[in-house]
Amino acid sequence: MTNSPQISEAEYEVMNVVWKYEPISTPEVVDKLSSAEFDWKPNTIHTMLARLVKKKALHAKKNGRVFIYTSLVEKHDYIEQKSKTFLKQFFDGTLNSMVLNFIENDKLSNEDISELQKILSQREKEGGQK
Amino acid sequence: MTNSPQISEAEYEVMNVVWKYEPISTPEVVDKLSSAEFDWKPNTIHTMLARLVKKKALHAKKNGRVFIYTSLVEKHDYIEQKSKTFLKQFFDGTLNSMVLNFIENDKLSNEDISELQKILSQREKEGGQK
DNA sequence: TAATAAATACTACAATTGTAAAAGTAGGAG
DNA sequence: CTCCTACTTTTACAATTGTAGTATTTATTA
Repeated sequence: MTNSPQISEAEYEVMNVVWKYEPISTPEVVDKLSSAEFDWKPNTIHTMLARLVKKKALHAKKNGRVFIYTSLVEKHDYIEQKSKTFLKQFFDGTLNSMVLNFIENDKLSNEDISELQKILSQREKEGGQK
Repeated sequence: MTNSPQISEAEYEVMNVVWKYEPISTPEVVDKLSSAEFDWKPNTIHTMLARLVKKKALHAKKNGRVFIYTSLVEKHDYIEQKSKTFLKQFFDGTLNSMVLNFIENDKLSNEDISELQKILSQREKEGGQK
């Protein structure tokens, strides 16, 4: 029940870089994001890093003259929390409702469906319980 | 490809009332929301209705001295759009990734799983293609 | 050691959102 | 016909977000 802080959409992109490369310095983060599909000025990224630190989503430690960031929330936990919120808002809180909705609205191809069936039966063999 | 306007979380609750009871007047909306789990002042609801009209999520037509609202976006379309955005942000854009993630993290009970399997095989019989 | 370049820190600002108070208006009650 | 009440319209205001500019500090180089 790690209660993650709110992370905005743009901040989430920054988090993704940290999650992938941590520990990582400010210049490196700027670098990764600049070479990625984003088109943010370095200052914009600095602001987001600072906000994430303030929100305690990241930890910053000074090393020489640069900051080194490490994450304080796990990607996994964060996505889980977001998923829960999303499902609650739109699908009665259950993944099954969502799947059903997709099926009913023909949003899944036959391949998607057989893949899903494979995934499900796979897991059945292995066990694991919520 | 109805390109729905942005609707905030609180606004979405108002939309839900309209979707359910439309055509519906301001006082009725206030009434439904007050008797529901929400604790909003009438003025707050008025503000949200006005914003939804400005965003063109609702249409308002004056009838005597009250407004009667009807929706301009379909719930269905809206949820579809939100789902797409959500999946894109967190699960590579596919529902299958999401299901896989839930399975891997043991977020589904055995009942959930067999229900899902039922849903899938059901649809298989009926056909329908994306 | 002094200048420069790179980082950090501080400030800004409009849009959206949640939350509502205050002011204006018109229809129904008396 | 006038007043009150219920609606509508206008205004407010802080927090968050996207987006950055400006100012300050500091390590490195000349």
